[in-house]
Amino acid sequence: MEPTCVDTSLNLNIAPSRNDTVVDAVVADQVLVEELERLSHENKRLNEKLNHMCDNYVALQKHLSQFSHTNFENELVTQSRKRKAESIENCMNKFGYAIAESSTVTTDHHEETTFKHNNINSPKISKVLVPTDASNTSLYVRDGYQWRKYGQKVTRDNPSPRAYFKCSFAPGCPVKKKVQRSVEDPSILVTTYEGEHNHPNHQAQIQMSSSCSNQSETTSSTYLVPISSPSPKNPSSTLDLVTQRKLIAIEDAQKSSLQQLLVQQMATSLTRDPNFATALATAISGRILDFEKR
DNA sequence: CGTTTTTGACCGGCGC
DNA sequence: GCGCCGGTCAAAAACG
Repeated sequence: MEPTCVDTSLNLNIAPSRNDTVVDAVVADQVLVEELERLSHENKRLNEKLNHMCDNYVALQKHLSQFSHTNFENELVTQSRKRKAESIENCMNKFGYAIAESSTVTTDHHEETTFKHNNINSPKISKVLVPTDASNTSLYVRDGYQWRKYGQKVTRDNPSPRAYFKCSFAPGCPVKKKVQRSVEDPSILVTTYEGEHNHPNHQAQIQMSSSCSNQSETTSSTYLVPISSPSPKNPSSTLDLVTQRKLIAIEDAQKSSLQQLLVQQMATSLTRDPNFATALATAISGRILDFEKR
């Protein structure tokens, strides 16, 4: 990104005068110009550094999302195996162990290859934990999209019902979501999204445009973390929640840095726009004239 | 009256 | 082949 440089050529090169104070002013002006140029170079250098860091950050973010996706895919792959070993798992859970979940936060080369194999032509699946009031029995999660409920089932591994939703915002949108209260922490709604929307998030866009600083509501509906502290009885759950919190922290950092980049870009484009400069100059001169008239 | 929700029925995959 | 289970369908009910 280009640095936002302020034009220092303010037509201050007043013709040499016999008056010494004018000469002093010109010298001081030159010193100031030099200082500004130095700062401008420093700004440019820092911007380059920042860009480099941003690039690295984006690359890391990519790796992280791929890593998370890998873990979740593996969880799905092992579901059939989980059923088979369910009796053992139930037994283990009584003693505070979790088999399948613990495997979701570890990875090795075998798992990566499994993911690559299973990822071919598979729809995009993401899992989101949404904190709600445990006493609230509704399975509705506000995420900016419009959903139509088409089914509800009580599954074997969880006494609370699972609700099935289809995206009804756009006709033909293939995205589905499943919402079910977590068996470990009833205050958390586990939302599973399948597929990708073929339309923008209208509600989120409205919220974005109305307020850039108040992101919590918009983003929280997309990737929320549970507010309640994880149960010490479930180490696997603790690990999951910690991972989720880390993801949120990274995402927030990304958003704030993105915002800064956007602001910088806007400032750059505005200062480069001759029309804007003219309009600004006109406005300022108008103000000055108004002030002088009083 | 159109849209959304509810809920029982149905279907297909999987394990035995 | 049978039963179990998760996912989906579709008719009826509810809602605005």
